[in-house]
Order: sequence, then C-alpha cells, then structure tokens
Amino acid sequence: MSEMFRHSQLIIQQTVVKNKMKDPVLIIAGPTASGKKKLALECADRFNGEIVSADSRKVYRYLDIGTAKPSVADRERFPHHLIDIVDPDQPFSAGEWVSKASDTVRDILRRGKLPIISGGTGFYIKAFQEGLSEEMASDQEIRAGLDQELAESSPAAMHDRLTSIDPDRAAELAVNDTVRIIRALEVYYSGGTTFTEARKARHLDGGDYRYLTIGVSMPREQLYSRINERVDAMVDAGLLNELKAVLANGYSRELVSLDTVGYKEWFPMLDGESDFEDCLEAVKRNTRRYAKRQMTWFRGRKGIQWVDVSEKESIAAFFETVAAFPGQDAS
RNA sequence: GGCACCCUAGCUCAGUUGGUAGAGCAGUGGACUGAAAAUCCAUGUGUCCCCAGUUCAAUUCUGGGGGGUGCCA
Repeated sequence: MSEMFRHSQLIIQQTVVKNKMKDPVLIIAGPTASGKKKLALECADRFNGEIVSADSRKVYRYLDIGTAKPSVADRERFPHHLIDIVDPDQPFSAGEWVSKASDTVRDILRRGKLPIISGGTGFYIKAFQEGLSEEMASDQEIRAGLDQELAESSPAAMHDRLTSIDPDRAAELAVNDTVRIIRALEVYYSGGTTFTEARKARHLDGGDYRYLTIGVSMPREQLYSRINERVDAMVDAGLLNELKAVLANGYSRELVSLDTVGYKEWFPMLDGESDFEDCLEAVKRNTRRYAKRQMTWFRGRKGIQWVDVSEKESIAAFFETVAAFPGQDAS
C-alpha cells in the first residue's frame, strides 16, 4: 500500500516536471461571429504569436467572403496558417487537419512564438488535443459505394447492416444518422476491424502541450444580431458573385465545400425556385443555428475559460490570463 | 357611414356539436472519434382581443366595445 503511494507520488512529481517543460498553446474557440478573430489578432500582437485557423471551411480556396476569412491586411500583418490549403473539390478531413496543425504548431514553437489556435470547428480542436484513432482513416471510394447503396435502399437497411457487423456502434447511432452509420461501415470495409475496435487503437493527436483554452461568448441576442448584420455585409461584399464564380469554375454544388452555410442556401434562387429575400433569411437562420450548435459543443467541453466580450472587465481579465500563461514557461 | 369576414403559441393558421386547445415554421436543450458550417436526437401553458349576459361550466352561444381586412358608399 505504501509502496503504491510512493509510486504514485513519483508519477505526480514526474508529471509536474514534464508539465513545466511542455510548450504552451493558446486556443481561442467560440461560435461564429463572436469575435474570435479580433482577440486572436490582438493576442498575436501582444504575445508574439501566430494564428492557426481551426475551421473546416476556411481551408478551401476561393470561399473567402462566405467563410469570413481574415482580411489580406491582417494576414500580411500576422502569419495565419491552414487557410486556403485545398481546392474546393479536394476531400479534406479532421485527421488531415490534425496532422497539418501538428506540424504547424511545432514549427511556430521552434521559431520561439506562441501558437494561437483560433476557430469554430470544435471537432478539429478536440481531435488535436485528444486525438483520433489511427486505424480509421477515411476511404473516399468505399464511402461513395456506401452512399450509393444507401440511395438504393434505406437508412434502416444500412443501420441493420451495421447492427450485424458492429452492434455496439449501431446501438449508439440513431437510424437516421446516415453519415455516422456509413462512416462506421466505411471503417469496417476499409480496414477489416469494426468501428468499435478501431476506436480503441492508438491515437493521432496534435502533440503534448500545455493548453490555455478560451471560449468567446456574448449574450445570445447580441450574437444573433451580429450574425444578421454580418450576413448582410457579406452579401454587400459580393457573396453571390463569389458563389457564381466558384460554380462557373466547374465546382459542383454537391461538394462538401459548398455544403456550407452562406452558399448552399442560394441554390433554390439560382434555380428560380425561390427569391432573394427568402434565401437571405435562410442564410441568417442557418448561421444562427450553426452558432447554437457550436455553443452546445463548447459548453460541453471541460477546461474552457470563458470571456464575455460584451463586458470590458471580462476582456481585461482575458488578457491578464493570457499574459500569465506563457510566462509560466520560464519558471 | 353601411355590409361581410376575421382576431387562438414569436409567425401562419387549425380546432373545440359549450367540459380552458394543436399543427407547420421560428425558438430552445442535447449528442458528436477523418463529411463536423456536416449529421442526428429531443422539446409546444398560451390573458383562445376586452367587458357583460346565458349556463353547473364559455375560447366556443348572445349582446356591447376595441382592432384588422375586403366590398359598397
């Protein structure tokens, strides 16, 4: 018993030493339009940082206005990473983001700067910090085949099939959650192990760092009116022309990159089945819903320190917290 | 001014042959292991415009008032 105690004491000591040596990574997360960008830029300025975008849509080239990418001026002033890294018709994944972000963060640290991961794709950030199973890489061909089978049968049929292959995973999934059902089948057909088994495998993550995770928030009503205003501003800035140009360059509406709030809502108008006002309203509504889902995600995550950007004191406290964070490194 | 119709959930409306009510949309909560701005799950109490009358009982019937829409002047 006492030996076990001594042993665990040793582990704690080792952990402390290890923690002291760990490099710091600042994470700024939060719903769309909450003002992450502004805080990230200010942190880059004050704490000698570089920004790593954690955003599943800003990775695509040509989708600039609708994804609210940072301005050219801001990007020239401070390095921004993982923006414009693939064409709209190239498949992209959380795993790819994690490995690129991992390299990027290591590189920023090597240059003696503070990595600032800023973005609204909670899944990417979680995958970076906690990892993804290595044996579950995606297989586009198998997935396409399964999509085809789904189209020819039904969600229930696919769910039944998963039940016979991997009953545990099937039990976790709603019959209509076809994206995840197909994903679980894809893992099985491409690697031979079930999703449940593969999930236990070794993990691919961003690296072993000391994190300061900041959640950006503001009162719901305020966020919603900011969203509405921002959508209007995007339209004024030429959102429709951007979409039309992307389509004119041959990128299909079916692409994941265009299955994006701010773009997909205009298709009915382009087909003459809906009018401008209705589509505009749909963009606003879907952006609000997206923000709500993001809030649900981040609310459920442990270890987030929240800043209410509608309160000056809260913002001041935020900068104090960040200022104290990299400083611990030297001790 | 006259006639007709309407007033029920944030919005559009259904309904109760009198026993205090329900859809769609919006909203809200939740889940999330390589499509994640995706995908999925759950969730409907509101002076039934106001006042009075009839009635054991009125959102429902009657009368009056208020508001709206249309037509005629």
